[in-house]
Amino acid sequence: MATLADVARRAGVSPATASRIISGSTKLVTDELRERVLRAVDELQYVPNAHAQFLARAQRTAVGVIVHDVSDPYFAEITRGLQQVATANGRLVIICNSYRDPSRELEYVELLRAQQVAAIILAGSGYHDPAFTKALTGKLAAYTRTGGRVSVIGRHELPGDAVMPANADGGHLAGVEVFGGGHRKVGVIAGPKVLTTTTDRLAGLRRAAKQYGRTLPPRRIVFADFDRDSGADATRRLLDDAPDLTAIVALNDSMAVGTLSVLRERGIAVPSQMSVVGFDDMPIARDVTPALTTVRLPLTEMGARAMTLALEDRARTPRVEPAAATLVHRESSAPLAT
Amino acid sequence: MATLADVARRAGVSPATASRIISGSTKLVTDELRERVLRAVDELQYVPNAHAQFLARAQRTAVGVIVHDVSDPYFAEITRGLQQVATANGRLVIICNSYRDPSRELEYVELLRAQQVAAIILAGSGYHDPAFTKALTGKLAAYTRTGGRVSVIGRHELPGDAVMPANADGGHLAGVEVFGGGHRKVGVIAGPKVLTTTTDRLAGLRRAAKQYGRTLPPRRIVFADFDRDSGADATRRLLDDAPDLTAIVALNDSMAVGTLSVLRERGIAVPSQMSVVGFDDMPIARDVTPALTTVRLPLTEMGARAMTLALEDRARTPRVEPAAATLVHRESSAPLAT
DNA sequence: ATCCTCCAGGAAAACGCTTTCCTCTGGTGA
DNA sequence: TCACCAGAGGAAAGCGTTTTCCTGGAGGAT
Repeated sequence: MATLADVARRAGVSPATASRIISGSTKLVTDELRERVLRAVDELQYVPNAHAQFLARAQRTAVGVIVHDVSDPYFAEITRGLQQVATANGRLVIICNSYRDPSRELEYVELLRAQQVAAIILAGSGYHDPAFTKALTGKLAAYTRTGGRVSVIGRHELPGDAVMPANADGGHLAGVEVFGGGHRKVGVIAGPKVLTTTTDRLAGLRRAAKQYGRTLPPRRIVFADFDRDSGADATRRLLDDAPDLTAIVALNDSMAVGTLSVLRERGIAVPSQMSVVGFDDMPIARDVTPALTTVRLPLTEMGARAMTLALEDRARTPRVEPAAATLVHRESSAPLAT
Repeated sequence: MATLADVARRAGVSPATASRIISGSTKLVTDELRERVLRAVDELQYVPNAHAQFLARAQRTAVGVIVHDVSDPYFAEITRGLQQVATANGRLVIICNSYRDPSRELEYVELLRAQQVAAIILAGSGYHDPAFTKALTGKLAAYTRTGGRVSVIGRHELPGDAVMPANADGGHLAGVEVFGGGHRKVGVIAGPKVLTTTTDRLAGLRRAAKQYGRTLPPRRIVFADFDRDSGADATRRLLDDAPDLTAIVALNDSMAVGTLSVLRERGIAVPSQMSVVGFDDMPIARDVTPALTTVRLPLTEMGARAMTLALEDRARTPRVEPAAATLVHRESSAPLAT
């Protein structure tokens, strides 16, 4: 690998001059030397060592992002928003997938600190796990203390600037759609119990039930892993235990898709025999049949706002920006036929 | 930010000793010093500067991957395979999205070289663009010359080790499905003309047509961007120009989904009035209605094999590993009713 | 002709770590 | 008692850049 010294030698100049020409310093250099150096760069196919550059400059320009899984459309959308703002500000983004493993999340905070990123953004659900939360908060505090910026998306357990999706309100909207439509026996396909996203959405759903004089008994709630196949399994269990349901709310769209596939396989018509409501409004929602009624979150915008918060100067007090949920009515849900 | 020197000072040892304890050298150190250093690390919340470590060690452990867009399921699957093998070998993976912009691809090769990665993997379609191909080949050659490893997925324009999806064979399989089913008027939703993936798949399709004594006239081929919405637009144009079609082959599943949505919107029944065949077998394929008949590529495995090639020692001659295509028959296609 | 100013270019320190090589101590064997 | 050896710990030399500070020469002003 050619180094700056090689280039300088070949061009017959000092490394200092070569560096100035290559990385565009403000210092003036004669055209003749400039040309000699650029020729040497070209001939040697020289590319500066990024790590050495990093060490020598005192900059701190990259931004780290920790998500559960980028290939999940939910996070893909958020990431798109994050990237847009980052790129507009000339920042490089390092993306880390925790695959919903808290310990891996802890490791990635260390890794990003080691990479000297200017900011760390955590996206995705929080965990009901005081020990872990404490450990994570500690690591983030240490980072913040040395000038690092932190912002989070949808994780109210953590301190710092935050963008908060209205998960409870969204749950309420889904609840209004089914209970308001006259459904009494409503099943729920929930996400993992330890995630705050699950409990928040569930809370909103419960509020709607109460408002319509209904309840959400435990036997009509099954917990799955927020993905299609576990959603399908959960749906089978739910239908076996409570065959008299007339509506199912899945707490994300992936699981709702699994629900639809099970209903199709059992010959249960949607929405005439069973209403189905999802959550997130992922792109697939409009392509399944029947198209999915779902609660929409402005994912891309949430990502953009979280990045903006992270790049702005630190405010005196942590800022919290809400992100509203809206119901997108499609064909998978209908009022209860009387 | 605390440095190694800070830790050493606080523990009352030399930086050398601190380094040995922290990064687990083989050299022996007394328990007492070890404990003092670890305590200091904890108190200062010290994390080693990764760039400095990189510079000091002569290692070369990270691997770079350039894809069109990770949030596209096609690349998400490939990336999963790449990651599996990389993680199993203790390698960090840096992922770069070119968003199908050749110049960005060039930039990323430089970036990855600057990051001193041990290998660069390019995944996705090649371009019919001699000038660009030459530039890219040149950059990769410079990298290879300094000990870098390169492997590609589905890019026969580039030299080096490669995993080659059977795009032409896959196109042929799709063709056999429709022409072999008796269809005569077959429309094609193709990808961008400049991509070799498009031309390869199209070539296979043509071969099948010829084999069954049919042709694929230009007016029955429309070009789109390999995404759902452009696929839908293309389908509308195709149907308007050639209303007598009985089958449509889309050269990837995203576009096939767009095709299905247009057919639904126009009240054309699938497969009784129109057969639809996709390509790639993305997860959505089984969740649309009717479930999509499609050509399957072993994406995850392709990723895993490309990473394996990249991590193995360089062979004397470039190795090319084929990846076979198979037809997955579902409900969106049927023989022509006579 | 002399002095000063200005500026292009180079020497060298610094960034934060790893690792080689060296020193010094304490223990062992004759 | 002396010589030797082993092993723990430290000094210092890098790794490849950037950047500060300095040098020397050209040109202008007096």
